[in-house]
Amino acid sequence: MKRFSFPKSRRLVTNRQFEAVLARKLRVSDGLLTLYMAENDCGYPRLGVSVAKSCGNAVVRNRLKRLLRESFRQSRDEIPAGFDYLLMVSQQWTKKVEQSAGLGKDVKRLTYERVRSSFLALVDTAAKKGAANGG
RNA sequence: AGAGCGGGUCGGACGGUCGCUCCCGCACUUAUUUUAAGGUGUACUAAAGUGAGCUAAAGUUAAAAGUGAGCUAAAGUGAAAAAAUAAUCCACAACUUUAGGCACUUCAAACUUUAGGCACUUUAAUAGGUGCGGGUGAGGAAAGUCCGAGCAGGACAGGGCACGGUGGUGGUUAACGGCCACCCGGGGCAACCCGCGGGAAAGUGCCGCAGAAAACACACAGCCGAUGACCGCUAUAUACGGAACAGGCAAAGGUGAAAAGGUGCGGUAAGAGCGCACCGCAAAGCUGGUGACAGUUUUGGCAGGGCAAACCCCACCGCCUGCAAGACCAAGAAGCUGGUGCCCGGCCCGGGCGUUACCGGCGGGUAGGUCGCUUCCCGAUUCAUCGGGAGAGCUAAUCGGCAACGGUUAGUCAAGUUAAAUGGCCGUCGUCCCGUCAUAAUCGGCGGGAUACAGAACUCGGCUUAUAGGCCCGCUCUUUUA
Repeated sequence: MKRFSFPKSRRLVTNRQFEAVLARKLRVSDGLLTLYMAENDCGYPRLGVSVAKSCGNAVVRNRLKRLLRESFRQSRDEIPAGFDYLLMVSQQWTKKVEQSAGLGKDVKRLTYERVRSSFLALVDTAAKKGAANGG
């Protein structure tokens, strides 16, 4: 298995998988992203992405999803395996952007590095929180 | 050169690196398939048969000749085998044959065949995974889902009414509410643009505010008051004057989108198509045009408000639901109730299905996968292939047509996802704008900014809307130069 590949088996595909992650209720968020985590039996991490219609039109949503996927793909070595991750754009960010200016422009300025650092920080706090709850 | 009109077209490019979708090839790997075939094994099963030893009898002892008794059963031949006469068949020596008995010993041991089962295995097919290599991947609007088709289901998709849509004329097309050409009305000096552009003389309905009045004009304010009546003066009056009772009028005023054609002259008590001229209108005729319509002549003093995007009338068109259509597989479920006819669901005709199974309603359950689906079909095969046919497919050229469009020829086949691929990062360049440096000016150098609208979801033909910045073609007007 190559290091950065991201085949279909590494994604959450069915509705049940999504519901399972949500049911675990391990949720953290910052001003940009919202992350749900749940343990799985696969031995490798899996990702689901959910971007609501309120984030913008189809082009904007596609760009957001690609950024989220990309940050997961290139962070595989830095996050704990054996978890399902469900990434969303947080409502805070959507509201803030709507008020300030045009949504499209802000999405365009939103860089990959910003998303990735936010994602890693969230994973860190979520893992701690999960450990505290579990043990 | 400036201002403008119409149409077409592009909608960033290249490289590096890490990924994604689908397809093809190779390798490895996992699983499934025995209603894909073969092989091996098997004390797995079933059926059928053989079967040693034993007993008895007969026969032969090189072949030939010959013999085949007895008991029982079967087959063949034949009319008959309770006819072994002929023919046929079979057996006959380190024994053979035939027949029989038995269940003593061995004994579901051994062998053969058939059928099935199981296991292993080879090949094959299918599916998944991994790796390597190769190919492939958003738009002019993919959007809105507004029209028109294909396709699918409703048994068939038929007729009428209802309902809905369209609405100048003629073409074009698979079809259209699209497109083209023309007509009419309006706008612009012009290129050109705009128009839901049938019928208000079939009927019904509505017409706010303003205004006297919004539709049998029944006239607010007003004008006249010739004629008749009244009053005054006078002479008793038909003369003169007054008032405005009867009566006449619709010109001027104001309201409005709209108030019984417009302008001028005549005419009158005042007025009026009352008369005349020109314009407008209507009817009839003639000419031109496929037609919408246009031109023209004659006649009529003049029809009669607006709204049909109110109902309606006329002509033409239209069954309904939509790929979440629909088909198959898997999984799952709990029934209850109503009807005897039910269905084509707005209704009728007409038709179809069924006769104890169907159908309707409520409730419950599943909501995963494959196909549809991305050019399709057929054949060949050396397998990223080749050939043929079909497609309202796409792109050129050419011919016909004012054009939309059509014919012919050649080339070409171009994403196929489904929590939804077509991307992330970096570099170089392009285009436009701003600042600055330099220059007579342009070109140019440096720095900064911008690079739109927008993401396929069954497929086509249109329409509409969004769009940074370009490029090309044709045309109009004004100015200057030649």
